[in-house]
Amino acid sequence: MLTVKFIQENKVKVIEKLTVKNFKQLELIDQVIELDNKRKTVQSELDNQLAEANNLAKQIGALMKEGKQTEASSAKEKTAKLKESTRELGLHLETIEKELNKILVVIPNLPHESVPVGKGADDNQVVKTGGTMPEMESDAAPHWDLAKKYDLIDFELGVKITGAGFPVYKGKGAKLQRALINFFLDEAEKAGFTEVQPPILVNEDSGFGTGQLPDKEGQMYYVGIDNLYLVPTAEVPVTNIFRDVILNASDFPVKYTAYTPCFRREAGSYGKDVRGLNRLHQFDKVEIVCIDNPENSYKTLEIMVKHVENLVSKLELPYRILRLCGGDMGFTSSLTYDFEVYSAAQKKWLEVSSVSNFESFQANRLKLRFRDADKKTQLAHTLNGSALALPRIVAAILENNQTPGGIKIPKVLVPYTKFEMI
RNA sequence: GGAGAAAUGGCAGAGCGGUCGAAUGCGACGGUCUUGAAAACCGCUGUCCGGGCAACUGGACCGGGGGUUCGAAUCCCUCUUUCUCCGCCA
Repeated sequence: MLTVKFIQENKVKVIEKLTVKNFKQLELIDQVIELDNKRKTVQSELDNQLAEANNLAKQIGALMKEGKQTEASSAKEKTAKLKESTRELGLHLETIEKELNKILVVIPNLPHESVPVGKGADDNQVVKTGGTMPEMESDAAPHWDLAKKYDLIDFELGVKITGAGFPVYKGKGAKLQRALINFFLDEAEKAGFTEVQPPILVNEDSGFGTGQLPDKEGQMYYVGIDNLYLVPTAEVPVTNIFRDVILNASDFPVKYTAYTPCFRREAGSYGKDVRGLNRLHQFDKVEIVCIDNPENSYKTLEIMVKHVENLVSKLELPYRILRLCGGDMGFTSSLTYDFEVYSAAQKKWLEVSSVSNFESFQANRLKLRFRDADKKTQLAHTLNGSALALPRIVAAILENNQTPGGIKIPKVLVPYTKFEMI
């Protein structure tokens, strides 16, 4: 979330930037400022009274030692009154702070200067296109048919075991999953990312830290009996490694990578957009997470984008990179690049990665800070990206590489799959 | 799951209910010495919220929450976590 201080000092800019994100409740900004001013007034009154009470307590102690009982008990009476009023002030302060927090938590992050104005997906900017579009026969099969034909993925079986959106990968289909995960992790390691294996259930504090809570409560699977959430992305457990941490500037850049299954309820989706692997409740993803000095975070974002671009190029998939417009960006992001690969049989672009700089928005929630050159603490910047999410990559590989003789595995994956054709 | 013990600053570790934001040691940082380094010696060393240009100053924080008291790191309740023992177990 944004810091109150920043909102106080940059009110005009905040409102202007929130408009780019199509945020409508701009009156909240004035409410924040007003509540914060009220907070300061109440708190300094409370502090003064506490100071007085502390003083009196000290005096009483001294008087008792000297045996001046009557003077001590008259001081005690004063303290009793103070105690009552500090209790009230304390409660008042708490109410104000809660109210303030409730508002802060629903204000989205401000978009970076380069973010285009726009309402939705159509207003995103294509910043780069790469790879070669495959020449396909008009009767090219979509991946769900190919998956059936070659017995790679059994969607119906998943329905039987769990429900829609939980496919069962079989044989070479399962091996392809494993190959991709290992390929992505190895590439990340080569690029200097440290691999971690985090828990895939997280507590409420972690969900709050990266911004999934309270905003997207309904999109995560929730294990009520233990009050835990299944991770929608490795971003959550990995970034939360650094919750309540003060780093040194020399620790930057922090670069982590993790493979986890991801769980998303995605309530309300239907139709051909969700057919096959296009949208699942459980899927596999390798994530990269960076933490950096605010001075370098946009350079780091570019490096992460390059890394993802390298992956799709090596997989020989036609891709394009989009800069998301204000209206299509996530709640927590300042700047997001989406990667899409072209799926030849479906004849459409599929989103396979999203790389974002959150600036200090998550860090403020996480209390993730670092000591700068002056040894002052300040909020770090957090970034993350998918590198990559598997299902749509699999869809594109199957569709784009289909031949009469089977499906060709991209060269870079052969050492991992140990087979060249499906 | 059952029984017991514990939770203090970056770490280790002290702390008769007032003089404790907290001894001491280590570490880190700054300095003296040195060609350089080590050693030695000196100094400094938490976070957050206010006020002040600043020096400085008020408040809060000793796992979380609540209570007793004029006053709580210290006493009481509760939750969480860790350790030891027992049981179960991939």
